[in-house]
Amino acid sequence: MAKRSGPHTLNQLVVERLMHYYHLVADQIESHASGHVSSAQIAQLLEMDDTLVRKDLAAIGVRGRPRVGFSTAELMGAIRETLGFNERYRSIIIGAGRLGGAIASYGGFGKYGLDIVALFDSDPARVGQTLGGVAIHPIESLNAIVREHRVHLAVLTVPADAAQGLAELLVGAGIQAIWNFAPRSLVVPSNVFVRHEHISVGLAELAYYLKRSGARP
Amino acid sequence: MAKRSGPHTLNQLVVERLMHYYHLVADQIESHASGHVSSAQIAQLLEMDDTLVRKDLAAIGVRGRPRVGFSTAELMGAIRETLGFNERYRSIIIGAGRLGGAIASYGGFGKYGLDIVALFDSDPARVGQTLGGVAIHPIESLNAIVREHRVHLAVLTVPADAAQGLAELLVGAGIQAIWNFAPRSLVVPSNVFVRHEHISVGLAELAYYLKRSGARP
DNA sequence: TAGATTGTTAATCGATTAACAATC
DNA sequence: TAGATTGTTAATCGATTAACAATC
Repeated sequence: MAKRSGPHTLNQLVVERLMHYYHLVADQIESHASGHVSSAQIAQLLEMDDTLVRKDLAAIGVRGRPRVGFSTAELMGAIRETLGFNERYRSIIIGAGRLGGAIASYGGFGKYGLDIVALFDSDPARVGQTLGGVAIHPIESLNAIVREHRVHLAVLTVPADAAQGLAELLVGAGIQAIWNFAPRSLVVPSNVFVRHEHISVGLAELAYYLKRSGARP
Repeated sequence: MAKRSGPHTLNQLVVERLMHYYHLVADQIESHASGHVSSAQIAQLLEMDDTLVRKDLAAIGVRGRPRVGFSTAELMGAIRETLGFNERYRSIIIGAGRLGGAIASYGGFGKYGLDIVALFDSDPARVGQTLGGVAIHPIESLNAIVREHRVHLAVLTVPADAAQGLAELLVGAGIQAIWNFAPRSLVVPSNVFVRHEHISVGLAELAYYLKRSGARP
């Protein structure tokens, strides 16, 4: 039943590397280049093996030219298309605190296909205000707004204790994917996709580094 | 030259899994338990193989008892000790915007050994204010405060364009580790440890899921 | 005791890297 | 052309899982 040609499913490691290639080429290479980049250039900057770069690009159908490399435009276009950046997906942010506000006002997610259409907060004092140009609504309006805007994704930026309850409201409202910034695991039906940003895992790595490096506490 | 006993260096995957065990046992198991947890319990909740849990715990010197499992207190203590949560490391936050403010006022990092001693911002209107009980200083005070408090870690929460320049100031001030939330790679000397939180990599995974799931944009 | 669970070695699996012919 | 670089197969490496004796 699998399709014969084209990538069928990329694993998470490949998706992450593609995103790194995309950033790298967008930020550091495209501007001052001949319009082409070699796998060795990318590999050196990302401290990886060039064969792996070629394999990843082959997996999404990007063909290079011997002695020339890969077209940066084609490479970026293929990554955008593969990862879905050319679609428009609508999202809401649950929790209009500092973190929710930071995400709402960042403005950098639009280029990855994400439109933020509403914020929600349980604090009546915040309802009616705007953050980053996005209006703050009461939780009671969740179902109506999700239906009206056909929202795909919810960004969860609430305290740990509130996370599971709100996740259940989101599932009830028909949300298909949750980007969870709350430091708490969520239990949701298997048809709902959850990406949990474990910020404190990064802190663990730093603490471990400091301890091992002999930093004097 | 390597020490004979005890873990010498854990790789990043192990460190991350240890943090997941720690969270799981702290949040979901310790409270309603006999004081013990089996590798199979942990493995089931984290959707992994129980052998791997035992191997990770063995690597940090935690011994279990057949038919009983692992002492939750001993397990958590060993993880805390291994990852350095029992030390006190001092940090500063560069960028007192919404994200920096969210981190300063979160208050949940103290239990991992991290004390936030100062915020910095280039906006004179913010200097002198406090966020989460932490005072905001001008960048000019960086060297003095780093020296005075013997700061180990800097959390970088500034716009992409400002990140590299500030990273260089941090290196100059003697910072040993940078937790980078700016969406830009940093170039620093090899003796400075950088953990880059690539938030948009998470977005890439979500966008790819939505595209593949057939969500109508 | 019987049997649940650990601890550890061996086997497997999957991801990365090496090798090298093809190509422009 | 010569040679830099791709594309791809084979080899390697490291992480995970299976197997199972030890143990409480």
